[in-house]
Amino acid sequence: MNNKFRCNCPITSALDILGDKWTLVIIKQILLQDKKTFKDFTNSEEAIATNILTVRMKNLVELNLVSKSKLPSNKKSVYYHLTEKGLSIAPIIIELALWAGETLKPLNSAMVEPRKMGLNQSNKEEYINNLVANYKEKLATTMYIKS
Amino acid sequence: MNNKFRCNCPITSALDILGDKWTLVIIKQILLQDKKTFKDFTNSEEAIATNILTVRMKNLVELNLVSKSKLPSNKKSVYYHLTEKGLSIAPIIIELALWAGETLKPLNSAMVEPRKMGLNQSNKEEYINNLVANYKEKLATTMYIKS
DNA sequence: CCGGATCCGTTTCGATACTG
DNA sequence: CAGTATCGAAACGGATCCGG
Repeated sequence: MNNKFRCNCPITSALDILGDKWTLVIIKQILLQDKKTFKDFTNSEEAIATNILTVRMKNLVELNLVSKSKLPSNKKSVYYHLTEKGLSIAPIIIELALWAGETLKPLNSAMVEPRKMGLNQSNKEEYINNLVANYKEKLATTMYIKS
Repeated sequence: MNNKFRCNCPITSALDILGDKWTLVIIKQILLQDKKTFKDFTNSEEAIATNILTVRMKNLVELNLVSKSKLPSNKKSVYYHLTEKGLSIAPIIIELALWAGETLKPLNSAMVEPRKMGLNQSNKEEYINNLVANYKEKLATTMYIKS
């Protein structure tokens, strides 16, 4: 485990992990858009290239933010899901959503727009708690084969 | 103004602006570490290269997240400071700090470690409010020449 | 088909030397 | 001190191929 952190600042180190073009987009897709399989991600509106996705997923699994499993119903697909550690990124995603909602107003025509999600400054704590609880609930009631 | 956003998802668009290796590090340095001048940033522990810094700062100024001024006391230095819009990124920075504090514990030996900052989950709202208020106060009492 | 690997051209990054 | 210029290194990304 070589240290690939720029320096010993925690925020900077967090950005060494999360601060690239795709990592947080992938986590957003899992958390808010119900994406699960390799194909879900490559077919998303962001259209991540397969080679990039492979590398990012590998990193996320190594960091224990995402875990890989298989669904018994569909043995050909891989089921990517967030770990507890991955779920702890939810507040960052929500703050990004709120910031975009306030600052990038002109382009708020999308599905994951805060208002359409029922998200705003005053309910964000509760929103995050529900989001995480719902995700855990969904995971707990999903049959999958750990790999 | 060409649209350089990947898609119409606000979160993804936010990441098109903030989701690179340096942008949020720079904002962190201004907000939490009192960095102001070109030299402050290149001399930081992150040691950003001068060419990269130039491009990032240009973007941040164009996006109106950062503003460039000069200090009358030191006319050779450029004084970079956050705009109102730039200050609205504070909650994202704080969530990154908290996430790193919890998830990257092994390397929490740095200055900007949440505990040393007196930051924790239960006081984060207040912490952000104080941080922003203090920054504004400092800016309001600083003599500088708008450019 | 699905998940992923490989290939390869293009873009971006980044260390350093240099300039006004 | 605040940037530019240069140039090699790394990352991105489209197309295509491959194994199960």
